[in-house]
Amino acid sequence: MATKTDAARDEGPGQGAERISEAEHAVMEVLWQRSPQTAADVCEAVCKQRGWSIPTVKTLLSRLVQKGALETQPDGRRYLYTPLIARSAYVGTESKRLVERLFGGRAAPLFAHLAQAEALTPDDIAEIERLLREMKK
Amino acid sequence: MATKTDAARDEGPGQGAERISEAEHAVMEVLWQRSPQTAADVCEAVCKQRGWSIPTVKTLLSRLVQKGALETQPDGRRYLYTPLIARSAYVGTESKRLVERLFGGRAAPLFAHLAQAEALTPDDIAEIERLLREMKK
DNA sequence: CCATTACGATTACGCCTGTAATCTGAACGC
DNA sequence: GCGTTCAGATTACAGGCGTAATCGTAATGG
Repeated sequence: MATKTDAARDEGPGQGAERISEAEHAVMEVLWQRSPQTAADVCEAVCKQRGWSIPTVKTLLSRLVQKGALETQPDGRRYLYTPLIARSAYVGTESKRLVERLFGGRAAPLFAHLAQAEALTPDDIAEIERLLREMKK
Repeated sequence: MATKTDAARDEGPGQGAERISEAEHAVMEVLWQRSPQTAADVCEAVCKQRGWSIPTVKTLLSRLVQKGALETQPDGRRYLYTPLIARSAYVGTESKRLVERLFGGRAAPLFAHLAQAEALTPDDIAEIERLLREMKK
């Protein structure tokens, strides 16, 4: 029985760790798409888009390693970086955090809000209906 | 001292302004629930819960005023604070930001994720079905 | 071998955030 | 009137974040 106040450095495999910032998240996305990759590879994928230079990417990579979100594997004189936390875990944590903060933990109000804000495309709606039907089974 | 701090950016009326932090958001919630209120009132509502002291609340209130999220109205020697941005606008902005960042702007994947993570209660599901039926009309 | 590269590591630095303490001035009790 | 009190305003300060330059060092091309 794990006391939930165990906030030390325990890295259970799979789920989120230290709280990933926005810039860091951009780096994670690249590695979730393909891994392992070198710092240069990652930069290739995001530097243009975000206006970053290589040192920035390296800093973010280091911080992510420190936070336990990435793992390094030496490859000659450089590292290959691989995610240690799954994208789905991250996404789940973040989604839950938002629902918690803004909608009292209830998902329906979120949905209502999206609907009302016309943030739902017909495709979204169709897909959601499909998912609902599937859940019913 | 001409360090060219960013120029003041003008605020259109109604929607989100300067980016409200987590602690600031807690303060906003209190004022969204009832307003106007004094700093002491707000503290009454959150200080215990968050372990804050009055100065903390005042700092947050000031920052929110600076950010254009609150408005003050003098009442004797103190202020009454009132939200300038609507909760729905804030919630909309934040929701959209998340959907954008994590789900490529598509709401269906968010829903799928919540469903899969069992973050949807039967009530949620019923409510969502109701909303869907309503949208169809 | 040696100069150049190509890496990661270390350091930098200003802004934002969380969390307050202190200052200043007006109102109130006496 | 005058000190106490209670507001807001000002200042503080550490840690995180965004963004990077610089340092130290190992591999590499001659």
